Amino acid sequence: MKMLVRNTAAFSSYCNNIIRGMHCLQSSLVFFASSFHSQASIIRNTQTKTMRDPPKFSNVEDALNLFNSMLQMRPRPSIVRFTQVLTQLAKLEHYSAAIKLYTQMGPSGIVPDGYTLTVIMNCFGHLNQMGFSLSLLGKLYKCGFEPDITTFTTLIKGLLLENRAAEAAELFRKMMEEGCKPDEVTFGTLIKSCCMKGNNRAAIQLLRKMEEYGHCKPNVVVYNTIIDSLCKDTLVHDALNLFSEMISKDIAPDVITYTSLIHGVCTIGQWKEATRLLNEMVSKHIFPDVLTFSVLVDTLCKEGMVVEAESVVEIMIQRGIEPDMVTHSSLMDGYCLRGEMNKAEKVFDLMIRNGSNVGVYSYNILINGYCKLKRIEEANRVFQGMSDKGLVPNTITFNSLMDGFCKVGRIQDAQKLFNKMIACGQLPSSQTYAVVLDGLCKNKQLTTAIKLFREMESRKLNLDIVIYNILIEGLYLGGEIESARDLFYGLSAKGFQPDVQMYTVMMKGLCDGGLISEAEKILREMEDKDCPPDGCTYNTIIRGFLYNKETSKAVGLIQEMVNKEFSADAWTTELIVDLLSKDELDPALLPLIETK
DNA sequence: CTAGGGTTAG
Repeated sequence: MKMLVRNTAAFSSYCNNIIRGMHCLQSSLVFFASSFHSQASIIRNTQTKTMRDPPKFSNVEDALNLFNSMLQMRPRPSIVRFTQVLTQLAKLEHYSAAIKLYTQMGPSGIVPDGYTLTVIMNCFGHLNQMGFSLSLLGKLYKCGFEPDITTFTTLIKGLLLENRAAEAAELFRKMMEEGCKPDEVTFGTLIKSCCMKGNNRAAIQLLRKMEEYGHCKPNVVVYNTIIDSLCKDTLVHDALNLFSEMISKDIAPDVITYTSLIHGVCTIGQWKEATRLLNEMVSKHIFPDVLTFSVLVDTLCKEGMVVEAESVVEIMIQRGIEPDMVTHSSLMDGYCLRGEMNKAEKVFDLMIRNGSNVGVYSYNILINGYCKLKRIEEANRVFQGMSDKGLVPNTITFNSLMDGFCKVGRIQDAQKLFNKMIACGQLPSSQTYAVVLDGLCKNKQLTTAIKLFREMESRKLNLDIVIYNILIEGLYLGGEIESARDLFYGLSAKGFQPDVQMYTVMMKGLCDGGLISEAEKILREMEDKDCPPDGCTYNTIIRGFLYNKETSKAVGLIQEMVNKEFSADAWTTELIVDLLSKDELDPALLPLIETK
């Protein structure tokens, strides 16, 4: 018992350290609030010079109105003005609207130039409609223009976005043939594409290529792209190395570099490092902006520190940085995670009252919040509210809601939603199938689950390892040990390599079925297959052995687990303490389960 | 006047 108390004490001290670290991060934010007040005036100064610049608008309607009034003007404004409107629309990501206006230009007698065509190619690219984009290249030639490096880069980006790497390479070759040399942006585009595919190595290789190529040098954007990608893959250490590298090469980091790094260190819980980076950026007169602050708000919220997050929002307002939809959505999610749905709703109402964009994202957070609390009726109410607002629920909306219905055992309602989702034209993702399959398995509808699985197989859907994990767990749950084993052993023939989770599910199932030696065999197989067991695996198999009275084997594994610096979780510890109290276990075991 | 980098939900 004493050990348990000590465990708890160690855990609590660990938590306190985290919270202290977070407070440290937050208090240095309070410090920023009082020390830097110059930024708002800087922003205002940069905005005054733009009299002849393209008119700015923040919504499609304004753009359409402006465009139409330009059509009425006599004489007509130059093509440059029209292109500027299209550019703005593209920047606001209203690609379809830009394309629509473009199609109105011809009939109105406005002749697009090479710039116009490039903007529209970019729009088609973002909409994954490269067919149209490439046909505009034909039109560009026909009109007597020459594609330049921007045109080529735009097209290459679009092709890569559609995973048409071979054609992108072909175009690159053609570009070189025509004497167009890739520049920083071209490299940046290629590097970004590598990062999006999760290939950081290739991205870094391209960075090195860029250095030896000599025509252009790596700049802050390419470094930012790779640093951010590394951070997202929690390779924060590598990211920080690249960061040092760019500084040693006199490439000045900017607010984006720091935001990525701060996000990276926050996701691995290094609050002190986050604080250090924040201090460092401010000392270089690089000030956190709305995205940086949103990262901090989100981090605090995910740690359950919503009150502190609220005060960060106060700080940003004081500094003249308006929290946006993302900031507020993070806050809402923070309240949801704590089950404080009233407060989440309050933020939501505030957003609506302030007239800020309340989007599908915000609704999804609220729906997910209610679903996780199994308050499915309220989730449904929010869901209904979406269509009243004219918002179209997306795949994530449906997945959350279906999962919610499954979790309260209303599998039929989940299936109805699945049909509705298809009817609404929303494509089910692999996660959608995972939700439904899991719901069926957990609700003891194994036959239907298997039917769905067969359907997925026959429809040649991309079955990922997660689906197999769910089904194997479901088969064990339904007592179909043989089928679970068959499925598992047949996986490699299907080209799947089991992951840690699947091995763990297998061991749990085998132990539950009393197949101890097979579970042990699979544990050893993990090492050979280069998929080493994690803490969860050890805890699972140790509990399995203990339940099966395989005490000596369990003890051996506890020793092995501790040697690998994993520790017993609460459940395993409880079981061990229970067995000790019944004198079914050697007390010599105790020091092993004590956390360091 | 055209192209590239950072934040939120399942």
